[in-house]
Amino acid sequence: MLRRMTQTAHTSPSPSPGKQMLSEQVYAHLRNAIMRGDYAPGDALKPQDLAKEQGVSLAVVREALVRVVGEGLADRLPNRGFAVPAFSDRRWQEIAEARRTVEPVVLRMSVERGDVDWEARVRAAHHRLARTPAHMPEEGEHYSSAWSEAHRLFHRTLLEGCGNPVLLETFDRMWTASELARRWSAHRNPDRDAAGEHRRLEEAALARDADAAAEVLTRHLTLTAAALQRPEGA
Amino acid sequence: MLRRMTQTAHTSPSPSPGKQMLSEQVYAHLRNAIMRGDYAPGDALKPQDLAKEQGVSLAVVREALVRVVGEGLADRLPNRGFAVPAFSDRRWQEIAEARRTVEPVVLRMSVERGDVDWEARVRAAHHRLARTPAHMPEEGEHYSSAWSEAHRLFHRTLLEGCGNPVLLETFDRMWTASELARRWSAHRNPDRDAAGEHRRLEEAALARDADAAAEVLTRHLTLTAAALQRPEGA
DNA sequence: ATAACGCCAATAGTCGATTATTTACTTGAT
DNA sequence: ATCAAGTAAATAATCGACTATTGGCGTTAT
Repeated sequence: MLRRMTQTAHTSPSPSPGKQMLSEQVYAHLRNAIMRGDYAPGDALKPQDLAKEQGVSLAVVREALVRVVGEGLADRLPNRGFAVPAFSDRRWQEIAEARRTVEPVVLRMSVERGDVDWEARVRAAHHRLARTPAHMPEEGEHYSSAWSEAHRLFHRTLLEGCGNPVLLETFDRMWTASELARRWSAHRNPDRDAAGEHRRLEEAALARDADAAAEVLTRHLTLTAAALQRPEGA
Repeated sequence: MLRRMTQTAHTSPSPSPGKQMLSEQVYAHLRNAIMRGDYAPGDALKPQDLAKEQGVSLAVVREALVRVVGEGLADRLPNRGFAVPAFSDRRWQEIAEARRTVEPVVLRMSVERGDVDWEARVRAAHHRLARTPAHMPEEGEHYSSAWSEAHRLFHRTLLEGCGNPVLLETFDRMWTASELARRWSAHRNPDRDAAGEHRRLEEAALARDADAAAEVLTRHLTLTAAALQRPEGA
């Protein structure tokens, strides 16, 4: 009998439901829910309820919550549990400024170092972004999740030429914070020509014009920040 | 019966053992232990043992470990537990490069924006750094913890003028990673005039010479990276 | 009406057991 | 003897119930 199946024998031909750790799944679920805007800012994230909803124990939920807090996607109030963070306009501007400060520099590095594979990926990412509809009728006033992901991937790919995982991780964190904040202060600006900006970004990058690329990105980020800023003060 | 002790009555004459959350203490302890180099890179961080050592339950230890992993101070291998990360030379260089990329830009911003209070804090931080001995006979070949902290605070204070918490948080993360990596690849370079570099940094900052400050910082970081890089390749 | 008292709900932390993997180790066939 | 299937011990992950604290809130005397 040659039943050689020292490892994954799994009668699982279908979507292996239990592959990774449970906490991982719960974490991912929670993360998505928050990013998707399922909760209102300030909402309490009760371990009890979440555990029941997901059919897992408290320990698992707590682990997921702790990770989420570490990522800045939730606040933790000592002895008062977890909650969805309430982003202020000020907070949003800080994040936007941080992006304006860091991303152009990384983009410059990326344009100078990126290889042919990188160029190809940039083209691919831009193509996908350009072909993805930004809004879906069913998804309310927000951007479609498909477009959001394509958008993120385009921006990330642009920077990936830098080849430095630490910088990319920094980008990831800022992007996440940025998207979360955007969710709650989104005043859509119709005058915005996002597609055009992205196209110019791709062009400058592929033309290996680091200065132009950085310049365009800075403007892009500035416009984004301005568009989302509350019309005026008090 | 007037047992009024709505709040901290504490018969605690001694070091109030329980003030904040337990997990917080355990987290801090673990963090320090790793940063201090109590464990060798690659060492397993067994929840069981840690729980026993600290006299707390598994749940608390796990929470602390998860947070530590989130900060990059430990690795998590699925089903194989937690472990102290083993930094490679490559990893170290990536961190160093990220710092060279981000910090000078932030410093420039800081120098342009910092107010008088910031100037005062920079002076104070530099003074403390300059007066703190870098090495303590008892603390082996490593820098004294007092100096390390003064060093961190000096660099951080320099950047605090930017007034952007997001950027400062980025600095914090990179600094932490940097220090951890340094711990394991530290070849002390005797030729290094760290004190002088710090002095020039302070001077440029207080002179409000953003270009010079950024320049000096870049050189400072480059030298640090070079000093810690393994002498040569294979 | 104000302030202290005390109840209530929810979170933080503790225990001990159960399941699932990993890793180490033993044993059997070639 | 060598390699590998097979078994056993070890550890991680998860669970569910229980205890201890904490902050909020309503109630009651002054």
